[in-house]
Amino acid sequence: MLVRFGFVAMSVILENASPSGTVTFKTYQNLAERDSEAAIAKIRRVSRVNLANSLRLLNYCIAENIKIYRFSSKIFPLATHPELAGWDYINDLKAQLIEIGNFIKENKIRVTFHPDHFTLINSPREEVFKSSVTDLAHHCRILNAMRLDEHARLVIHVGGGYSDKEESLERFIENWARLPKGISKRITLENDDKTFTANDTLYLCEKLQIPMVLDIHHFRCNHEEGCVLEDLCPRFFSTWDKTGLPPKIHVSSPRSETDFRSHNDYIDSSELYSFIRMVSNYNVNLDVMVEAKQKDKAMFRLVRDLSKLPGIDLINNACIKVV
DNA sequence: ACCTGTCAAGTCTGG
DNA sequence: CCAGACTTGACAGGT
Repeated sequence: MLVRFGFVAMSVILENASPSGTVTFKTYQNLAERDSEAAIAKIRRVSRVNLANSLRLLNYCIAENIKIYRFSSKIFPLATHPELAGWDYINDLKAQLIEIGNFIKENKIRVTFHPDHFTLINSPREEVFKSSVTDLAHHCRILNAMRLDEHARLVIHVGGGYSDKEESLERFIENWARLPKGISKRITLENDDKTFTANDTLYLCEKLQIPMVLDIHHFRCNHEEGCVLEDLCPRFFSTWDKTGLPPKIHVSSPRSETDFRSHNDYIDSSELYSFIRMVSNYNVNLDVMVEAKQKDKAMFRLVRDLSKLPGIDLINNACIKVV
């Protein structure tokens, strides 16, 4: 079994390479009051830098044997803001997007986006659902412009509980049917740490044929009494059967006992180690997204720590083999 | 050079 | 019922 590792959006090692430069709405408005051209120009400039840095990060990934990467969702500042509806950011920066897409394809990098927690497919409020679709479409449009097929995915959560979990799960199913096919084919669903457990998420994934991203820290924070990971794994794996992609998990470690849900700087390898040992007889490969404050540095350390444990061979900086 | 408050977005909680 | 927490990196504006 091969286990590959990746990190989220930014590097703490590569300097001055943020892919998330921002222009706040307030800044935009202040500029636009005097000169609307200059305001758009600023957003365009920041977007260009964010794309250039994203490509730098991808180059760095390849230099370090990293094949898994999550893009920043903030590449295009204010892209989905109603005030900027007229800006065709995709066409504007097409050449850069194609260049990035080519690099990803040449180097077979598995890329994702993780639209943030304002994207809620199961919201009972129609305007929230609509803006969620806009946001999902925005992320898909970027991947389409990079000419990437549906191996490039979006990771989202089920959504809010709205004081009735069962009803909210069913509303997810209703609203799922309203998503354009071009969007739904890219989506993967992740269990969350407060409301929808891995079991809930699997219910939707199996019913709607959505690949599931298993977050093992979220599982620890939020699971049904008596529910063990071991029992869920075969179901989790089979959600990936038809995708041609290895199953994907997220790992993180709690900040502290009292602040359990927050991410720590680094990852404690022991939880992942037992998970890997547990699934090593399933004859699957695994892709692991490291979610830690120390980003790529935490990822390298985790791989190094794991490689010292029994039954683990180090392949390179970002890949181990379980024997 | 460094520190602090603020930022597009939604939901949940605690007062 | 409403204000603040949640979470996050980056920036604006202050010292």
